[in-house]
Amino acid sequence: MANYSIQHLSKTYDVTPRTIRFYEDKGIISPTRQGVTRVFSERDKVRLELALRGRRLGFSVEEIVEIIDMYDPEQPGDPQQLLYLCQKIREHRKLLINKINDIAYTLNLMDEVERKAFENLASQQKNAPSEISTLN
Amino acid sequence: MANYSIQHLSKTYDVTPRTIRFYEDKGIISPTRQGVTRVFSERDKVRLELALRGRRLGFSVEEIVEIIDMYDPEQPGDPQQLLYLCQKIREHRKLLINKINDIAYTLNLMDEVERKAFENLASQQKNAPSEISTLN
DNA sequence: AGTTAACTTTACCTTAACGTCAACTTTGCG
DNA sequence: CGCAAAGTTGACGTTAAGGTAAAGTTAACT
Repeated sequence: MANYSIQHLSKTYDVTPRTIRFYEDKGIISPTRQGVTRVFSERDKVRLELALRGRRLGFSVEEIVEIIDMYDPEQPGDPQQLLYLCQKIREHRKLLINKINDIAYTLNLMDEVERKAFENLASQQKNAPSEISTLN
Repeated sequence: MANYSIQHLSKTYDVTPRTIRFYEDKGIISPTRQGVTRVFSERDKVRLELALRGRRLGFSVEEIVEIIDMYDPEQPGDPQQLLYLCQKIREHRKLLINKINDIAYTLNLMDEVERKAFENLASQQKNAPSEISTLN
């Protein structure tokens, strides 16, 4: 089982050690210690990845903790818990799909703005074939 | 041209008046005044929508301001500016596409977790056909 | 005219998510 | 051994994004 140093993870994911320690404090990762130095397991690495993904999507650390804990391989077999899990998944899925819609909308807007800019440029190109584009 | 009150916008988009005033302070919207009371134009409304979309996607107000100002219909015809605009659009598009990837990854993970949960439930259903599911 | 409700400004408060700094240990190495 | 580099804890600082409370103004009703 591969182990990782704080520096390694820090560089790999381009975050500061402080952020990693902060996430440990919040319970997202739980590195073991060699003496006093943190040692990160594969599981820690995966959970850090998940956390950063959540961060990029605009979730708070609190939400991230909830989500990650749910998706942990060590699920409790309790049917009550499993149903709750499925419920939560449906909620989160909705949130994510809403985000996709927001993104789609924004991408369309971008395309439109870009197209207009090109049109604008093209028409200007016509009117000023030389470098001198200012009339009068 | 329709005008809107702060209350109307507040209720329509489910944000507090404070947030709307805050966004005005940041230059996202610029309502006119009737006496001292804010009056919001269609343009303000659209820009507020854009801002909230950006917020849902995890952008900071600073980033939102930059983005919204770019997409404003009143583009400067200056070719220099237009090229800069297209450059910026490409950057933002990349960001958004990265977010889509993050979402896709997460949705896949969710599907997998859900599937496992169902399997888990199904197997338990087999072992305990009656309400008494605890053995011994 | 009086008062109630909505709106305003000003100003300070709060919370999340780290940054930064100081004061240690610990560890590798020349 | 000596010391520099990397790691640690603890504590306080900072910034963004609003919340909240006080004190005043305006509009609308009765």
